[in-house]
Amino acid sequence: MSDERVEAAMERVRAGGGRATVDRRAVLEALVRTAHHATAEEIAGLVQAEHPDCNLATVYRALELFERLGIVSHVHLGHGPSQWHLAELAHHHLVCDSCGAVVEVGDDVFDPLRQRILADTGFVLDPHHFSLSGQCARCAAATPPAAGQTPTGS
Amino acid sequence: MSDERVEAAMERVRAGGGRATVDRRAVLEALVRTAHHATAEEIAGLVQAEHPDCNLATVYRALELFERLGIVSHVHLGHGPSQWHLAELAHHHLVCDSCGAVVEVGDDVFDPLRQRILADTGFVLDPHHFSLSGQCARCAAATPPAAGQTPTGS
DNA sequence: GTAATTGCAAAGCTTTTGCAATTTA
DNA sequence: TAAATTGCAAAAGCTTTGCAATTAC
Repeated sequence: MSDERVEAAMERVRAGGGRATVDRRAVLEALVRTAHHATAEEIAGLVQAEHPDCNLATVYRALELFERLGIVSHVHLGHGPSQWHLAELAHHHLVCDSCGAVVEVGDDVFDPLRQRILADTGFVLDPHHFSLSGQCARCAAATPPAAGQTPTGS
Repeated sequence: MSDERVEAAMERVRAGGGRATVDRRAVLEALVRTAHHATAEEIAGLVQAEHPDCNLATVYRALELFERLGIVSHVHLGHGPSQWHLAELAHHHLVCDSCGAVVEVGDDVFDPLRQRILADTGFVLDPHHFSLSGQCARCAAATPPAAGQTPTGS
């Protein structure tokens, strides 16, 4: 069940003066097992399967700590709760305004935009924190050229 | 104080079976005067300067209606409340993770990304709904190459 | 032993909603 | 007048926080 990444992370927690607790380890293990993004509530559910009395507040506190240490990150995919994932698993999300579908794209797709924005404004883009909106191929095909759909994920 | 855009919008409200009320007109006028984005609470403040008993819930309901009609839109700039603006004033926001500064960029900056994503995935990008994160020129210069700042707007 | 962490319950903040009273067309 | 809109107050959804009890080191 354990993982060298979990051990390394706990080591970083200790190095920062924190303690390697059962709950913290379990939160990280849940994220490793998931291998994708999950909400705090989903993570709590996974953790509670093995540690029934781990509290949701504890999960939030653990995630906040791990984020400070650069071990996990959160993203906003739409209007719901934040999604959490291991920092090393960062990627970009395209969320369809019409059906809510999530398309994942690699980091390199952003290179031209990154360079253009850096040149124009000096801003160093690292746009993992929010998703990009639009319409997925399916919905774009279904919707005539005009605007005025019934957004789902907006 | 009034504006032809406001009249046109009220006409669209009526055309949709809705009523052109004092409050709705005032919400739109506030947005026209602001000429930028504002939170629902800020808009309510502006409206209440002239109509002291216009309720915040009414502002939310008016904004929701206008958004359905394509007259206004909202954006998420960070973790705070949504920002509302006239749809015609859409632009993109780069929000600095370190200091919270907001840099605005035009739509055309996205063209290469848009084309690339369309070609790769068929997804039609219209990324106005969320801001892009990163570091502004100032903070990027201040921060050595490494990671691990003290995020403000994340 | 002592400082860090946790559980619980309560509160915070933004947004939505039910319903009776009011207003628009 | 009839249907739409509003104010108010309450609730919903996500996240944070205070504090006493517990746990890691």
